[in-house]
Amino acid sequence: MIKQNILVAVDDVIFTIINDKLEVLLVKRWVEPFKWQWAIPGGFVLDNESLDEAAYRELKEETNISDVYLEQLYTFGDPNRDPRGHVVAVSYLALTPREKVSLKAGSDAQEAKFFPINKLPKLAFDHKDIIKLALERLRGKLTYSNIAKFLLPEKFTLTQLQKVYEIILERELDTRNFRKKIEKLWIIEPTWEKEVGVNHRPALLYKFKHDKLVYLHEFL
Amino acid sequence: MIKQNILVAVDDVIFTIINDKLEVLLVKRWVEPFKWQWAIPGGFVLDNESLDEAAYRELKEETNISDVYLEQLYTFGDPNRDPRGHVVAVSYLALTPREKVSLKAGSDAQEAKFFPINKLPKLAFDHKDIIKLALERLRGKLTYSNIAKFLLPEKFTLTQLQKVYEIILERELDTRNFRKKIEKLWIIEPTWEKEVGVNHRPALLYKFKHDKLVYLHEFL
DNA sequence: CTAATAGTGTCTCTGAGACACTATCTA
DNA sequence: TAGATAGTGTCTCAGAGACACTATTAG
Repeated sequence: MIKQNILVAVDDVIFTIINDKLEVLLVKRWVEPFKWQWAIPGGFVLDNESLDEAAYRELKEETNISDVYLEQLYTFGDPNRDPRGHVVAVSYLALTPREKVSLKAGSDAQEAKFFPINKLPKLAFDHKDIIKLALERLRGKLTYSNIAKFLLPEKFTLTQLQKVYEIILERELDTRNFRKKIEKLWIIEPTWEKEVGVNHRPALLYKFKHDKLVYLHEFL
Repeated sequence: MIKQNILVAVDDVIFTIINDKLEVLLVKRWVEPFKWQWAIPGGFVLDNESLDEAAYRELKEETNISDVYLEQLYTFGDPNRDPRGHVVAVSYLALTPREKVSLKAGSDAQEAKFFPINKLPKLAFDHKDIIKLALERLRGKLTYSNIAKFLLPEKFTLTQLQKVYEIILERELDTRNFRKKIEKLWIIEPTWEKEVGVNHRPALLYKFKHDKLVYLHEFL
């Protein structure tokens, strides 16, 4: 076998929606390089784990998570992207509803925080590019898959669903047209339960029909 | 720095159109594992080259190529995909027009051959999955980008262009509707030259307006 | 009954797809 | 002039988007 001087890492772009904003999880680095700068969570792949497993492990090291969607994004392999040497980084997009994620109180007191995607601090490595790519992927899939599912609680109102689309696409949508379209796509169904504890007409709660990611043209 | 027992390789799915069929380049392996089986071209990344460079280098080792489109596809990292050990493979999609590719007479007499994608032999590793993925990517991009450019010569007729779409999508298209659509997309322009040497009405030759890949919604 | 949000239908315009004939060139 | 392929227009139908009012609940 040949000898190679390259390391393999994974990096996770973890998105969630908090207070009507799309936010991404960043951790403050406490080792060189880029010490004290913010970065997306990540780390080296273990010898006998798959890339998906590594991405999931890194995610759990930063957050207590009960449910998450993970998808490989792109692999960055420029020999100069890490000053320590040649590190190939396999990036992942992770989505989770706000309710199902909480940050770990790190034993090493590592700081981790969600930042709105339009108020990011200076980032280590090429992590700014990675987040940009993740956002583009998410925007793209929003229109031809049920990916919004992974940012919402099990049961949700149509208004909540529409809001997810508006936040990510960064434009307002017409309520009537939005509902017509969603209905035809046939990806959600009513639970016949109603919202409780609101001081106005309560909305019907819906849920997604499919647990995993599905592409919409399979339905049409 | 940590110590890792993982190697990084690149694999190229090289598509071209030959005799109205989409074909992929395969090489016969002459070393273990999978000795004497067909595989897509690939190899280990060098310490100081980027992944794109490695993909391009592997491609040139098999073919004399004057022009090629290269795009990263997906990274496969299951620890068991290679019996020799943990090899992370970054796969690439490569497209080239038939005229611009010729196979090298390998000094080590390595056999390399184009196979129609629906008549593939048994393949080494997970290369069947990689080719499947490459084909899906190509099909997808066909409808929302000018990717067909990279399978055609500089100047081409509308019939040739339509044929590329029909071959890859595996269905016949209506000539009038196809032309209306292409015209509106505004991605090709007539050269005002005509086809020569045909025994029927010669067609106008067109060329793509853009040299690199462009996505269509940027135009609408 | 007021405040607040849920929920719904119609019209217009544009794009997709079905479909058949005339034009131009070579031999 | 025969053979072969290039090149073109219309109609219908479906989906997208603009747009405003009524329904239901809590307090």
